Amino acid sequence: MKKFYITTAIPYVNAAPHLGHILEYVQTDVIARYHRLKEDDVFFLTGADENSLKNVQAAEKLGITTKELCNINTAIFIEACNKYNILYNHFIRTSNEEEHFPGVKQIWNLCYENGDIYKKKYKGLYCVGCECFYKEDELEKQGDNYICPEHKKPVEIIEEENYFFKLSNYQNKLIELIGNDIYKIIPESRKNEIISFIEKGLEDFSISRSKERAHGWGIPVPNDESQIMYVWYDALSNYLTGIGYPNDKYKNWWPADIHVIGKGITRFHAIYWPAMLLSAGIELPKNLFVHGYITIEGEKMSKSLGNIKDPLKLVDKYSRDSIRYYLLSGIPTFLDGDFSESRLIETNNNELVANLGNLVNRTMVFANRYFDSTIPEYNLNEKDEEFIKNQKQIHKDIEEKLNENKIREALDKIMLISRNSNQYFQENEPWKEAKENKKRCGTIIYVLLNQVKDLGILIYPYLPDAGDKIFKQLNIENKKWDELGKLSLNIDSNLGKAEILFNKLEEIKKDEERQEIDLEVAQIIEIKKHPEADKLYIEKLKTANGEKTIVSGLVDYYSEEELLNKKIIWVKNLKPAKLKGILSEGMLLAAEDEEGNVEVINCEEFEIGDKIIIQNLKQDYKKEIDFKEFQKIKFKIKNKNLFINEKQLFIGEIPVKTVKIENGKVS
RNA sequence: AGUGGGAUGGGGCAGUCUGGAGUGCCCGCCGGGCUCAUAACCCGGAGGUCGGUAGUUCAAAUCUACCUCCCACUACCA
Repeated sequence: MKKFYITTAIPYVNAAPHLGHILEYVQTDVIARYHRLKEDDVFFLTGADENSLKNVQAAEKLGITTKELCNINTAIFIEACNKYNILYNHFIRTSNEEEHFPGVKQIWNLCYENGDIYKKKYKGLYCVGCECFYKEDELEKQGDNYICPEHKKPVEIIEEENYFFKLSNYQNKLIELIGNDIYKIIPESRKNEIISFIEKGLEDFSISRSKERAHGWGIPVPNDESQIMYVWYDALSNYLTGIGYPNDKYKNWWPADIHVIGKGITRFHAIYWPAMLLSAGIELPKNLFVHGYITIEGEKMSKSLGNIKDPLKLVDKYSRDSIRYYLLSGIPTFLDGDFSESRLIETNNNELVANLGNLVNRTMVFANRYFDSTIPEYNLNEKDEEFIKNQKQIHKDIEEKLNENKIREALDKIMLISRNSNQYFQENEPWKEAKENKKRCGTIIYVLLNQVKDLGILIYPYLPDAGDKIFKQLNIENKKWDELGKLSLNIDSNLGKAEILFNKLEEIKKDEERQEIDLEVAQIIEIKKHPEADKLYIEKLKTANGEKTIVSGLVDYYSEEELLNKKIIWVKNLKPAKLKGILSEGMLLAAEDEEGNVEVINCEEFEIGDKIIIQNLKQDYKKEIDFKEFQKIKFKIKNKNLFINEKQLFIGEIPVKTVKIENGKVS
């Protein structure tokens, strides 16, 4: 029996899981379940990274202890795993002092003894959110401060004496190991990325911090209580401590066959981790599987449906098999992909229900009815043999793809098996043979029942619930991979009852069209130049709801005098945003033609507070429209009239008009 | 503007690493068949110079260079 050790990354637990975590769990689960079917001795490790400073900060905000926060959030991650049917062998928590700490300290000591850990004074720009140091050119400058591009917060200048790891020692060794696939990074584009990064030169990295900076949370450095280990040093070690390290039993599983991670943490896994292991004299893992990120279709969708981003709510709404299927078939295995609820429904109905579910159902119902729920005798003809041979060839393809971890490609082929079976059903017309030639009919159904059995095996890693249901209907134990393609169902044994595998889902109705943007007449009562920006004015508006401040980039087009006291169209429900330090509560509408002429749309003849509306459309203003959504709204000027999505805008019965600009856009 | 990802019959996507007749999947359209099945299934058809240009090659959707357009994150666009 071959051992197979697979891991997921361990996420920070400062917040609840999102769909990206689920993608990683599900992908890992498919690979693990596949290897279990092949009767490998599988160990699937997942867990939670609890020693991060982010956790400390999140807990402080909530006014609870870090331990309490970890307990709460880790429980949610475990619940998510259960709800999505993730069959892991162990869930490691890195704050567990008995399980995790000794192994990490052991790895530290081995690196230390090998001369790769040394003390150095370090001064640098540090982002608390990222928990890492940045170089100046990696940051945005704002006044005298440097801003973290990820967190939009000023970084801190920190100077202290830390322990460092001699990463520079391993540069050539890493290029050799990764370049020759000894430590194989998949897909290859990620491998190339990493190699070119290493070739630029590796710098030693800090692997500890002062106890104060770590708020006393984390793993103390051996023989130096004043220092806490860098969270990545400790987190990466989970792959060893999770299987018992430093106890020798870890050797039952190590080296890891596959680490599954997201693209954002490739560097840690492709460079730091193997270097640490080389230094400690521990064997390297064999494969690093890097998946992409998920985007959620349109801000609009997630807002109007509210719950779509929360995987726990999603799985209450749809079956876990439907979501698993979408994640595995609709998202490229190694690239970024998009999640959309309407496509989830479409995929469920067209592929799961109509293809796989229908095949299983029609076969079972047929056997139930015409053969009294027993498995009929068979006598294959040439065409049957050919069909079966062809299917077996596809089984081989699937196995090959799965051995290369090409999860989506394998799934496509599995659905082909089902489609072919539907075709076989259709062409052989057993419903006719049932009356004319019962023996032939029996053969057809026997072949089909075996296809159903094969599909039970094939689909099980992807959709375990569906796999279980298939075997339950066939009234047999779940079968292993080696039974694939065999006509192994026992003649005359009893079948179970046909049962629906996947429920059909209702299509989402397209939202009725409505006007979501709230436009109102307001008057500029004060105007001055933005002290820190060349192109921006700061204007005070008199509105029906009192005075508001907005910022506009009109310096190049209008003088202050020209704008003062003008009545303009104000976007009332635009999400306020800071522009160069000044909070802008909305914006005014200005038209622009192709020559670059700009005209602020003027509303002199109207009253402050008048609404600008699309006639015959329901005015259903959103609370807030963020700028991205606003940009998607298609404003247009046509023959001096203002339109949104080809629908004209009015104030009462009077159309909104420009003076100079005939045709153009509005922003 | 910077970085990343795209551009493949009407829509949505695979295929591109490892070049070999435009192959495939889901939807839509047209025509036919079937009635075992969750109005499901099956067959046939229309529809594409695989974003553009130049190159490498016996052979390019696939490799190389340049260009155009879209999307995402970022930026004195509010």
